[in-house]
Amino acid sequence: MSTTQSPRSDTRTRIIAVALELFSEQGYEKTSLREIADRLGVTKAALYYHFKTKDDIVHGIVQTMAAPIDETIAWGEQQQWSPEVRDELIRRFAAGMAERAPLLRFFHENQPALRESSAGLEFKDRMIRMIRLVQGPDASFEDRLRATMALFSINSAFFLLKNDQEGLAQHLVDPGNEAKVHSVHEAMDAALTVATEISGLIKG
Amino acid sequence: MSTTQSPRSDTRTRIIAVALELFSEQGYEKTSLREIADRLGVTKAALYYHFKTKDDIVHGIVQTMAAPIDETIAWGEQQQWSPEVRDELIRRFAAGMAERAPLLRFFHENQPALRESSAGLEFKDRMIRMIRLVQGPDASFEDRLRATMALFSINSAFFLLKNDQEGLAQHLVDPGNEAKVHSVHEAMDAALTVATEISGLIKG
DNA sequence: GTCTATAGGACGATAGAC
DNA sequence: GTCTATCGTCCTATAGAC
Repeated sequence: MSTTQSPRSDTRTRIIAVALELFSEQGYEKTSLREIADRLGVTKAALYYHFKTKDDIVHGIVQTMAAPIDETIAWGEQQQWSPEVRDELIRRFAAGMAERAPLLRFFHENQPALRESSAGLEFKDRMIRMIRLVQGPDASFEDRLRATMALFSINSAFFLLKNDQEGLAQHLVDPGNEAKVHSVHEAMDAALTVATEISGLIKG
Repeated sequence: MSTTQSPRSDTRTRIIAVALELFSEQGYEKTSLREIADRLGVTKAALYYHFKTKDDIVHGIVQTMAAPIDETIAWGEQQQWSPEVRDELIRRFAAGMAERAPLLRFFHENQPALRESSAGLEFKDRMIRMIRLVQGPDASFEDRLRATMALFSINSAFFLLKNDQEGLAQHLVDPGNEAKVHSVHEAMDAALTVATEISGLIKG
């Protein structure tokens, strides 16, 4: 961030932040524009000044949040594939995602709402390109699946973390002595370990 | 199936089938009761004779579809954990899921809608128990993540299959020579291979 | 750039006849 | 067991004043 980004407006930025939070928590459909507006202390009509439709807010979220993934993809598409490049792709993806867990969660949990939206399709394209970069050329179906799981494990680590933090499913019998993790940093370290292991199975 | 199950009624069964299909395709929120009723050639009010609420339909779906998972969990909870038991759990889970891909897809894509519903919580409990059985006792956070990814890979294989069948993302440049797969059987074989590999990383 | 006011429609759910 | 009819609520989105 060497240049000062000029946010199109402060309110616009705040709308995106609040919308992402609420969409992630409760889902796209269950979050009404009234709720977003109330949280910001404005009215619904004000939202419509900044965004043409509800779906357009999603588009704004993707545009502002997905930039690091694009950079990783652009980098990867210039490399000759090798196991080292593959591991570096995973490392960069994980690093970019660490601060962007809400975006991942939002996409993970709102697939139906996003399937028809252009923003959703764009994001899906990004993920498919990332998977292709990781799997390498002439990949078998198994290798495609391994690449998918390697990237997904980044994502899943944050869900496990979140469950641990919320103390979810504490009512279940036999929790055993399983290790919980309590910081984003710990979760990301573990995620990177497992993701690299799984991607190491490619072309095995 | 040695005994003849008496379906509570044929219409009830048909409602569940259609609802599962539509919920999986378009999501829970975007599927209206009118749409389900129309597809069946009945009215909304008829649905309310069989199910108290829209959410109750989800409950019906889970009850009828999740039985094989319960059997696997019950079996697993009686075993002393070992790598062999772990692999057998994955094998049984995959076998049960092969015909039940729509259910997995439904849960994968409707997390927000299901978070507060009792049916959704019940299903989540099932998955947590499966993960705990696979990860074994005294699991590290990494092992928990590995177990999660092993089970998820079954699920993801069906998504890849579905994308291949739909010819999705064909517009993306550089499809390469990646291998596509065209039958559920092939996808399940691959899924089992990868899931076993990943679970083999546990306690590595 | 934000407001009030409201159009206009879809939805889940219920009442009561048959 | 299925119907018609409707209630009450909530929604996205727009028009127009300030």
